[in-house]
Amino acid sequence: MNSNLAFISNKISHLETTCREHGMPLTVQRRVIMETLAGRQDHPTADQIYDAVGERLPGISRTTVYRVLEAFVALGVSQKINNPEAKAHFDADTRRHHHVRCSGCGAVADVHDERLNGLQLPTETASGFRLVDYSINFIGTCTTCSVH
Amino acid sequence: MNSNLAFISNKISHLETTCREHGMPLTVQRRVIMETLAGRQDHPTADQIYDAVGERLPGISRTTVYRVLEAFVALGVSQKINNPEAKAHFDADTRRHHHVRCSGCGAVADVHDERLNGLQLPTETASGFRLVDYSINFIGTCTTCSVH
DNA sequence: GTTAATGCAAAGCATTTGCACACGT
DNA sequence: ACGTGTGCAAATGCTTTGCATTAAC
Repeated sequence: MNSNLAFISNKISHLETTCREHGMPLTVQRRVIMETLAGRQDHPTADQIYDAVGERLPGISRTTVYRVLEAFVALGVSQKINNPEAKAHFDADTRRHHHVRCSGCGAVADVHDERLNGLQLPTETASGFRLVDYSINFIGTCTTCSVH
Repeated sequence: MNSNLAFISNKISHLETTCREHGMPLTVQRRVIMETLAGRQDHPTADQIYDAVGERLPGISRTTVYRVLEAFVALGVSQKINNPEAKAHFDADTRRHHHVRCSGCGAVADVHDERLNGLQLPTETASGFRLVDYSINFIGTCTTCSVH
């Protein structure tokens, strides 16, 4: 997938810039973790990233993976995605987009649809919250689960 | 809040029916946990429910709270809500509605707006998921956090 | 009386912390 | 060289499991 390669190298450049701006060294670990996360569309957990990164950096520590992912979120170059499970899932794509979760197996995929951008939305709630951004969580059925 | 009392007793009746249908005894613990969860709008974690329930049922076990909440989800009388944290949050309201999370302090509130129901939505994604339902996660600022 | 739920203790995952050493700039 | 990041080991937090006891129907 060419567009994905472009996305990855884009994220890496962005990471270089951001690290420099914050006086943070761009370590091998950070680079590989970003490449790994940006190369996936399945919104992995920290441990899944750890497993995947381990193939390229056998000595890496789980602690580092957790710390780097948190750092990415703090820097705004990645995000944690909303999910009902008791573990964090990460996404290198920080642009507004949406997700489906399969009610059968829990698999998650992105949802892209023109109509979901520029929705007519409230800017304030009854409880006084100011609304800044949004993303939509769909519940659905993946191809595998809709077969049986 | 009268409407809230109505909501709670409604949830309890629903729970009675559902338990009967499934041959499950309606224990004191289940009743109190449902009353507690239905009486809150802050989408508590299992431990927060445990703390609250402990005031009415001092001997209750944390295990029971976890098991009962999972049972409620399986029965469809409660749901886990999507959130970026590494712990489960619960909601007794299973009707379609939406949430804001304060980017400052993490507080969550419900969002009700006519325009958010009956949105023009895709029914299928590029990846082949069939979309069945949705809820919107807003990011915003709560009254406390917008002050400073 | 049956059947299923609860409580306890212990185990199992997910995540974080403290500290010595190594690395990026 | 300096300052921050990494790895390790241990601690903490959240959730689940096995088993004997208790409660709901």
